[in-house]
Amino acid sequence: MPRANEEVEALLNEYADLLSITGGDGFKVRAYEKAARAVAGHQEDVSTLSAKQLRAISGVGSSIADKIAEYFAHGQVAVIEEARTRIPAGVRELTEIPTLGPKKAMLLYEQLGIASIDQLVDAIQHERLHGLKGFGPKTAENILHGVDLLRSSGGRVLIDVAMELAEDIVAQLSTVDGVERCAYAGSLRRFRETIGDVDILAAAEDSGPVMAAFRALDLVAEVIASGEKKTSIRTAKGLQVDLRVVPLESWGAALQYFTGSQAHNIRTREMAVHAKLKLSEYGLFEVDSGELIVSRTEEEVYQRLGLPWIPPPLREDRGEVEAALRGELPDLVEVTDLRGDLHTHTDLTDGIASLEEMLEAAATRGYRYYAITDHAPNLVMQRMTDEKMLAQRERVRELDRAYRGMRLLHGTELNIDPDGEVDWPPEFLAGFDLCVASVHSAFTQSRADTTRRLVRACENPHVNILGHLTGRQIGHRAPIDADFDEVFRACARTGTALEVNSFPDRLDVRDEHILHAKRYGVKFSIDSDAHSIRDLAQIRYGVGTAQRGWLTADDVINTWPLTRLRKFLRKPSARGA
DNA sequence: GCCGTTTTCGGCCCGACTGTTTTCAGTCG
Repeated sequence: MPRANEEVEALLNEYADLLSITGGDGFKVRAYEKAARAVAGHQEDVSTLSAKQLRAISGVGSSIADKIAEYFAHGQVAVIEEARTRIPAGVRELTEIPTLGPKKAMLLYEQLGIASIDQLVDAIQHERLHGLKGFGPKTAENILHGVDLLRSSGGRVLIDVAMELAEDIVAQLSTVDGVERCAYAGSLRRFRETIGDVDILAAAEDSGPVMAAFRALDLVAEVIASGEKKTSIRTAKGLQVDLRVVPLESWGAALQYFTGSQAHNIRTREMAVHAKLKLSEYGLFEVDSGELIVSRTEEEVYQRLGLPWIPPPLREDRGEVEAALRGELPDLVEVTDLRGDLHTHTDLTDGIASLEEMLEAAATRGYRYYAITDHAPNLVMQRMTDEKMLAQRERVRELDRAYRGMRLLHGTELNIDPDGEVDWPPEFLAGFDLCVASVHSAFTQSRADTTRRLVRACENPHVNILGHLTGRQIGHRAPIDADFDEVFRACARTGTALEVNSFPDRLDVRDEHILHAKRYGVKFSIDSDAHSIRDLAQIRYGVGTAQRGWLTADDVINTWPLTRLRKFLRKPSARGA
């Protein structure tokens, strides 16, 4: 997303928070939140748009358009500055505490002058909340607990952690008597890169036994809430898991509802309202008669709203409803479309499995081709040499004759140095079937230098794929700063594919970059970057990320037949050389 | 504050659970 759009998104969300804290009209609050989402999802840089062009964005009217224009003209917005002076930043911070929302935060500030989490904790410990309306002993306890959670975890976990937990829970609950269906939903089903809590849905006539089984799971550290229809628990690692139980007749509507996103659900429910229907997790109902229309499958629910079934990774209110109405939903790439993996390692460098072991595991996955791409010598710690690389190539050629049905490609993962140069001279690079090139150091260069560095790598006639473009490690290392539009244009111009790296702490490039790059005509390679046999299976997270970026099989070079792939790997700039 | 094959005014998605309540507000998703 353009940086300006990100700034405006944050500004509008902040103002929405400030309005809700001051008790402003809830619909007005939602209008600002909706506008924030609309700006974030808008492809053009909003700082370059006139007020009239801004108003053309759905959800942005004249008032918000004027505020955005004011922001870019003066660096601030008067009414937002004014709201900031009335509500200290610490009061907004209070609403980050679970169970403490805008109303309670404002009451604490008005009655007791509390304007930070520290002050709130201090007030509770000194029993200064006594007699404050709505703050009984249980509320105080919940707030302290919420502060602990906030300080310890920050909340979200990587997708593989959540996925393994969810699959374990679904497997266990599926065996409970009376459970007719069980599945995970929520952001996990949409393949978001990090997960705040896990949503599990079960279908059963009597919810009692499955709720009891859920509370009794070994992984439960704390039961947060438990009722007839919904139970929430927290695991020892601090991850919240919600279980909802519905009758089987409601399965489709419930799955649609609990998959979200919230913004997508608002869109679908609005469509229902316009059709004189009411959509809830229990089904699609006729408003006048209250009669149930459909709810058994998601397909039925969407169909009755006049839509085709929308794949979960698209359900972010990023234009999927409009595309569905036009009949232009993309036919998303699937794991089964992949014919091979183009970025993998062995124990010749930092992998932990041998070449033979990795190939055996790859063949089991049914791949038609497979590339070995160990590190090149400039990552000195990997101790690569020309001789070792050539010996590996010879071994790969031998094994290639032995494997029926899976062709082996010999490649390497080059290191893009701060100037955009890579490890070997052109003559040596020409001997590889393909080259991935990635940034492994100097992550804090200036934006201009980084951009030049990446464009230069694209222009190298032997570089076929840019590996983990931004270098980010979720929760640990920030992405490099570059003019990515410039890089995407260079990728498209030079025939360099952009990697979707499937490692759960990378997922690099991410969904928003994919959406942008695709518009420039960039092609992608979904790779495992496997360093072990187990890592090969992580490719499903890369595929999920690619789906969130609206990619079809045709956008992804490792779904192509080998002949088409080989043609792509011979870059225009290398032909005839 | 936004928006319009019902509308330029009057709507705006819907339900579960908790805590502090004598019937419901606040929070969450």
